[in-house]
Amino acid sequence: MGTRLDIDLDRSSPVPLYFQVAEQIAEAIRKGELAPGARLDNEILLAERLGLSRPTIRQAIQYLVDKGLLVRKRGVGTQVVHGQVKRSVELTSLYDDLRRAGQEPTTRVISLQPVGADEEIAAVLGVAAGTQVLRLERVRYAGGEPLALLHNWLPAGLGPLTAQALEERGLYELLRAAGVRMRVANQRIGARSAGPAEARLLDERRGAPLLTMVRTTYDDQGRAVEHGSHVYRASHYSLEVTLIER
Amino acid sequence: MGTRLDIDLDRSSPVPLYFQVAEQIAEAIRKGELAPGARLDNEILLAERLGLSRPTIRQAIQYLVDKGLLVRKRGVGTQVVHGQVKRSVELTSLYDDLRRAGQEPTTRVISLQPVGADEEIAAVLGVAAGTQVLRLERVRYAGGEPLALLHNWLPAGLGPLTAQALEERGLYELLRAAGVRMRVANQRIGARSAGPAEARLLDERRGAPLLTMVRTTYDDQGRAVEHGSHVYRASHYSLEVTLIER
DNA sequence: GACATCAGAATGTCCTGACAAATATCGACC
DNA sequence: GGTCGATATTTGTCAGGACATTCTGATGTC
Repeated sequence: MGTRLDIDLDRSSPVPLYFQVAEQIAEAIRKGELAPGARLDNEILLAERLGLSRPTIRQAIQYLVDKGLLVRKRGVGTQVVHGQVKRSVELTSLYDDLRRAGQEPTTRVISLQPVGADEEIAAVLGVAAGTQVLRLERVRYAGGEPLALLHNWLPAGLGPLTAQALEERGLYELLRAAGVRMRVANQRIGARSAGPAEARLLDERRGAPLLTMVRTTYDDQGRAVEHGSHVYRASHYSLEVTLIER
Repeated sequence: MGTRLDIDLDRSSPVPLYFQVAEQIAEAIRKGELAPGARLDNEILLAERLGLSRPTIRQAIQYLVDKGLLVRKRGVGTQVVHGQVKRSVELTSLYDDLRRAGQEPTTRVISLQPVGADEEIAAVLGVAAGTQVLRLERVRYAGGEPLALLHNWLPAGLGPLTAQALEERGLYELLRAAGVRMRVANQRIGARSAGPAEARLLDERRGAPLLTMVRTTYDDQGRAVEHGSHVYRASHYSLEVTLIER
């Protein structure tokens, strides 16, 4: 037996019935009339009381489930969710994200070679200037279209990174396979216009807007394991994030 | 007429039929058999071809809509989405960030007025089209320089928002003071070139790269409390985030 | 070329109905 | 008190149906 709900339906309203039900349940939750953990009447009882069909009630409930306000369980019932759970943000790579999004990412390695670290790269990787680090330049394609130009610098010795492996798998996947435990990354997101060389590589016009991301990734010992500077075609790429209040 | 899909159904499988349909459509999208923008067969045709009911087909499609793979429009049809990728970071406001960074943020309110919500704004704010919402246009300065042009839409009645208050405090600060408990926001980050009007307001040249952020913020009851469309001078602004491995 | 109208296409909403599956409860038995 | 089977409860899945609403394209008129 759930908490008694007062729900008014206006069948002359353009607002769909399922939505009216959902909004009034949400309002009852907001006002505390439905406390966290409280059970709602079962679907059939709710439908009868409101003079609606069960699919309509289920649609209203599903809407609130999607919003994170309700949780349902077969044989048990529908319940008001206990408060929001705090989450940390997730460190992923473009390659992982593209695959998860159902786009076929492919990669062309432009160059992969050891170089002496200049002052800036040495600072972010935590090595002495002049130290040999690995410099990587790639173009990332999605659905056959160039999407991003990726420059990465990595300390030497992290694993056998070859051009072929990098064309078949994402960088982070290879690092993980080599035992690197990436834990945290700092990233700066910005925008600028494309220069001639990168415009050519990305099949864009000069001056086209590019979304830029510069990132330094650290392992579980706090050591920098990768520094990346990526540019994305703004016409083909945007970043969607979910922000959470701490 | 949509793209031809090959879908095999196994009615002896414990996997629900709607789920089998959804997974095979997702697979076709991932393999490129359904390209971004491709139209699916209409619901009734799909149902007939697969020997399923329309509600079952609709449930499969809704599942993929929720996953961000498909988009539907009444009278038009169902289409494969141009894919997006997601990452999570902390919810803050530009004003908060600038103050924390020691730059003196100031704000000029260009306009603040109630307007009838168009279809798009109504959809993101969860209100009926035509409902009065508050539309806000501001320029944000940092260190005396224009930095960002901010458009915001808010449901009516969230609190006494005046132009003067908005020039003295950040929007999120005012909303919090009014008792709005912002918890989650979805944000899309992109880039484009400046048009003439915004170039003028931002003291930029036409065509200069702008960092764009479109955000919808929800309170602890899952209600949309703000929709913002912001553009930032890329020459003066970048976003820094910390990413964490799960 | 602009505008209005209309028909067709497709999704959105709501309804009735039935059976399956997961979980909780209850009573019998040891 | 613990175990087990039966039963009740509730959601999950699927089917069929109808009407409403939105959008698009074609057509006609000016």
